[in-house]
Amino acid sequence: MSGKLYLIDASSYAYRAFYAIPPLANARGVPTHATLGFVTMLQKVVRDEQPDAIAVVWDAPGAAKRRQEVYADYKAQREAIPEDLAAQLPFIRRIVEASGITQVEIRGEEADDVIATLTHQALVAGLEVVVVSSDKDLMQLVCDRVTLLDTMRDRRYGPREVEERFGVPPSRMLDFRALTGDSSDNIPGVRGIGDKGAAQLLTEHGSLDELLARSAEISAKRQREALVQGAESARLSRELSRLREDLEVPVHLDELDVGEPDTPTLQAVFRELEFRRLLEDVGGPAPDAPAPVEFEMRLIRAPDEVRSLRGLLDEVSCAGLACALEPEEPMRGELVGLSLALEPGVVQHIVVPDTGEEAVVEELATRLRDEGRAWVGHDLKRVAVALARRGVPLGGALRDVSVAAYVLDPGQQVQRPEVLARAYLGQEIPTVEDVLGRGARRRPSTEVPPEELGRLLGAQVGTALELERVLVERLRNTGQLELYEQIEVPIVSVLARMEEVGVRIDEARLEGLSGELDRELGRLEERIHELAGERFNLNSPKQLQTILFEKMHLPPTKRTKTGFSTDEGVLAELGLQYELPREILSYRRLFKLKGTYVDALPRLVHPETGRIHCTFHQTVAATGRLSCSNPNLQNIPVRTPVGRQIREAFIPAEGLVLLSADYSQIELRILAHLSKDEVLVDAFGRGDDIHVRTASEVFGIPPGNVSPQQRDQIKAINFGILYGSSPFGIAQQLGISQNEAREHIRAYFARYPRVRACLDELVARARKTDYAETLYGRRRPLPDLHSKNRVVRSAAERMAVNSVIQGTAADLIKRAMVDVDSALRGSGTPRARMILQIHDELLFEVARDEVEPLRQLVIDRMSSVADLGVPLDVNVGVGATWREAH
DNA sequence: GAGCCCGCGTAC
DNA sequence: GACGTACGCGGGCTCG
Repeated sequence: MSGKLYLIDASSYAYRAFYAIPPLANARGVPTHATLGFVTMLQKVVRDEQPDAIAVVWDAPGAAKRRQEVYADYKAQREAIPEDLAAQLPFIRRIVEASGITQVEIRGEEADDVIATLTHQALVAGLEVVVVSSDKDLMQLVCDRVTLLDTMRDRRYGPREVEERFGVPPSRMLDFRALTGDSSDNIPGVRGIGDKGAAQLLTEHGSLDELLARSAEISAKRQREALVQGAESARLSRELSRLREDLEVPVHLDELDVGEPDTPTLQAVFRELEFRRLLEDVGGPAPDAPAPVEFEMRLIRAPDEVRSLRGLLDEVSCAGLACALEPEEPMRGELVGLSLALEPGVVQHIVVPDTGEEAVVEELATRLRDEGRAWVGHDLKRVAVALARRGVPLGGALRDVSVAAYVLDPGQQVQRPEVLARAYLGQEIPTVEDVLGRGARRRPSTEVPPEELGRLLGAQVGTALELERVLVERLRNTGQLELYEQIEVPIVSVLARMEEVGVRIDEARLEGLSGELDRELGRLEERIHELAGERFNLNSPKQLQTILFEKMHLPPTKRTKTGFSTDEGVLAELGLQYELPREILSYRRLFKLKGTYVDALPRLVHPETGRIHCTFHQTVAATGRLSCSNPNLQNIPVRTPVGRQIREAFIPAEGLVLLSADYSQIELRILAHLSKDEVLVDAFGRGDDIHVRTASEVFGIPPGNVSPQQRDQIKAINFGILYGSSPFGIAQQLGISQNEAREHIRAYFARYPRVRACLDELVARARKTDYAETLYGRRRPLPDLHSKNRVVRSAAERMAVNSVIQGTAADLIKRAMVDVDSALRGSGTPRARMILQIHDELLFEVARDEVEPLRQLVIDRMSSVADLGVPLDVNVGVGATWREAH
């Protein structure tokens, strides 16, 4: 081999660039100057030096550890890497990678040692080496075929230059550092010996060892004493400074050629960082940054100014609305700011700490309650809950921009205001992170100057009106305006009411249950440790793997990415033969229930209402379903005995009862409707047990002769169809062979050919349009239907089927909720409240004497929500706990 | 210590 | 590879 290898000391270079170059950031506030400095250096090296090979070498996390084992204070004075520098490292790495340059990093090792090792290997291979660094620790590597290039100072060090600068040849640099130390690495050296003294001593006496051996003979008293005192420190410092040349390096020198650049990635990163010149260098067009938003803002700081808003509001039928809460949760937060936009770009921002909350609530109450005015904004449910909690329910339509965007594309991530403003208006608005900061540095909104908070909220409400207009136009074009206006908009208010009402739980009961579970878990734990013959962390799947499959040699059956699976299926199978997995299964179930529900729920009880207020999410599930968090009340256990005990802790307010209403088999009914399969339609029309009836049809036996096992098998297939299960999946679930499962499925479709045709049709239609579409026009884009990868494509096909069915069910219950809510608000059941939705179930809290009217009202509204050609049966239960009602 | 992913488990 | 949609827990890893 021949040529020059360039080794770039990346971590130290990034540090130097960060401090040497004045701070710079892109429009989003991402700091960029270290990145710019690094890339400029890299390009200069590549362009001017024409390296034959090059590697960028990084410190690895934990790299100082090895030396710290020798000397605990090594690098002890190093401050944490500045956040603004850390934020730039991923960009630097991406750019280096996209430039076709190899990056080297060895776990637990510092870059200096990696560079020394690579240098050593290169010399053996006959290469010349240029180390690009400004760290003088690397001077010890310099020799006739190794130079050090300091691009920051534009200096190059060969042996001669090293000797000129330090007074000793490179071969003595290690000894030199042993004497002088290094304050930046906290290497002590010898107290009282500086650069000059070290150079002089080493020149006169040769090596450090010789020097120390003859330190008594040194004539200068101060130096002599310093050396005698500091001999140990010098030896320690030498060991700390000595670079290792024998590391295992994961790359070979052959692989360090400069590769082809990945131009699209470089363009994307440079565009993001707004490096115009670099972007043009790689052939990208100059970034046309969206215009920063402009709006007029008036800060309202006096109570009587709030009153003046009333008149302004009276003149409009629609206004932008946003609020700042601290903390953010609407059931807990104080009102910090309220912004209104009465026309696009004109914002009134109320500084609530100045005006007082009462001014807002009292002066604006009638206008906020007014049913005749629409409000436009982002996450208006949050605003509505916050105001409702203060006794001012928001009347009128809540035309939520995030919701509109979700209807247009439910696959997108959370619909953030700044993303929508940029995408639909080409306007740049500040983000919450811009104004409040991110992560640990995020400030409470109470500590943000009102002007800044106004700028944040103002930009959101100032653009919201225009944004909604654009989105509505799109919804009109896709035929989804009715879905938005008739279902999604009204349900925002319904959900707000449900969140504000909340649900009561029996804390004492859960505490009692927690104690019982503790005792049972203790017993199980003892037994498990006894069976395993050692104590281990039962909650660690990893440790469990070791115990089961390595120590006890049980047969593993299933793999995960990281090892052998210990999931329920595996443990259940092993449990047929062994006690240990059975006990672990019991332990895990109980522990899970305790941690997720029994112990978690009481902590979430609101201090003022004494109830639990979850948050419903309207823009999360890709199919159109709602989701729920903090806590998730849509997955409260129901099947197991302990699960049922948890449901018994959900109770109504004093003097009321719970009423649960759920759709019976709504998804299979939708399948019946879509397929128009006569047998299915007939079964539902007669009110048959659908699984028994189907089993009777498939197995060709009278319904009375269908065994429970046969019913279970057909039930699994019925559900499997909704989810697109394969014979493998069905077999897995039923514990039968794949062949048996395949035969059941074959028999099923033989009896229900129109179901087969319907499923195929759903996929075909989605493939044609690139989206799945529900009965009410809800769409889910599925570009993967055209994937060349069979696995990806099949998954998209299952989604195509499931999204239509699950999504239509979501449409139906949302419609029902809107109908029921409006009926409740105008009816003879003043003491009835809808409190939860669990996909096909609605839970109400109601006075005893209103149970019957509510039952009638709910059944009536839910079952008449659509005419599907099959009845929409609704089961209602009433009780003193959720368990009784369900 | 915060933030993230993984494996797992709960619901419909 | 194999059953769709969610949320959340504890472990464990990474990064700072």
